[in-house]
Amino acid sequence: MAAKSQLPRPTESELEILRVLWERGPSTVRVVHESLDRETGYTTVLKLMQIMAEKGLVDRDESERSHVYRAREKPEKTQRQLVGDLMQRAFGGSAEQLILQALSAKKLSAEELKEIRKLIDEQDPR
Amino acid sequence: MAAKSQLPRPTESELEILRVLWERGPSTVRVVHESLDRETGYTTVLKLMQIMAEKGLVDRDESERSHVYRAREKPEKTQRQLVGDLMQRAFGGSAEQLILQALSAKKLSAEELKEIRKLIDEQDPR
DNA sequence: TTCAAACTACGAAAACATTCGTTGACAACA
DNA sequence: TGTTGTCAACGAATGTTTTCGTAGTTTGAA
Repeated sequence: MAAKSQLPRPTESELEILRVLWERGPSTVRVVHESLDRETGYTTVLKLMQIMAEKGLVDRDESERSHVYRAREKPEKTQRQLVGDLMQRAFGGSAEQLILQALSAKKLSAEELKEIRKLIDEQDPR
Repeated sequence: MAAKSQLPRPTESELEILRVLWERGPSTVRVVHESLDRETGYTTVLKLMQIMAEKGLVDRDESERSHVYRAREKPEKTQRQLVGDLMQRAFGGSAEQLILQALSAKKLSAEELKEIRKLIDEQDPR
């Protein structure tokens, strides 16, 4: 049995589409098009989604006249891929440095910081 | 006086070059070319660095025959920009979610986790 | 002085990503 | 049965990024 091959990293536009599919669930091109903030033509979105289907980023259900697309991977997996990729490319693989810059890129509430502490404690239950 | 305009986000290849400049300090094209892992032609690297100079990502000292390039921004600033950008595009602006996926993308040592706890405590000195 | 090596500059090709016009199929309905 | 609206397919144009060949300049060594 072939090893599960890693899907390609989605491009910027593809990620926007994936975010809609994650949020709304399996959707037609029309729905995705209407959900995007960006003002872009319908056929543009259609074309992108066709390409995404070729790449395996989405699955397409053609049983209805309006094809229904759904994201192949869960958001967590793709997000992990993207973060891991940036960690490698911009931080030489250092999660610590990446997190440091994430913390300084955005001011967090005490509540959020508490949540993050919890995440860390889960990793390392002293 | 004009507001300090934000430099464009470096592309993938540009980031590789910036990483060399950050590590080795101001350098000639030759040095950067030799420091890159990638097997790519000398003129390719030259061209990229010329483009980066046009964009303002690097400064160029032409006083010597071999021009010397140096990164315009400190690594921290560019890294913060990149992380902030990904946070927006992939996590809808949630630092918490980004950090969660960063933690799961890479297994960290107890020592590293301790460092991260310290970072968080600095943000929120309970 | 001549030659080779080490450079920059430049243009164009190649590769990748995004955008959209046009066509043709089907379906709803007047 | 037209006519209109909705859809997929497709090709082509445009834009961006990466790659490299070629030409011309400077430098230093023979």
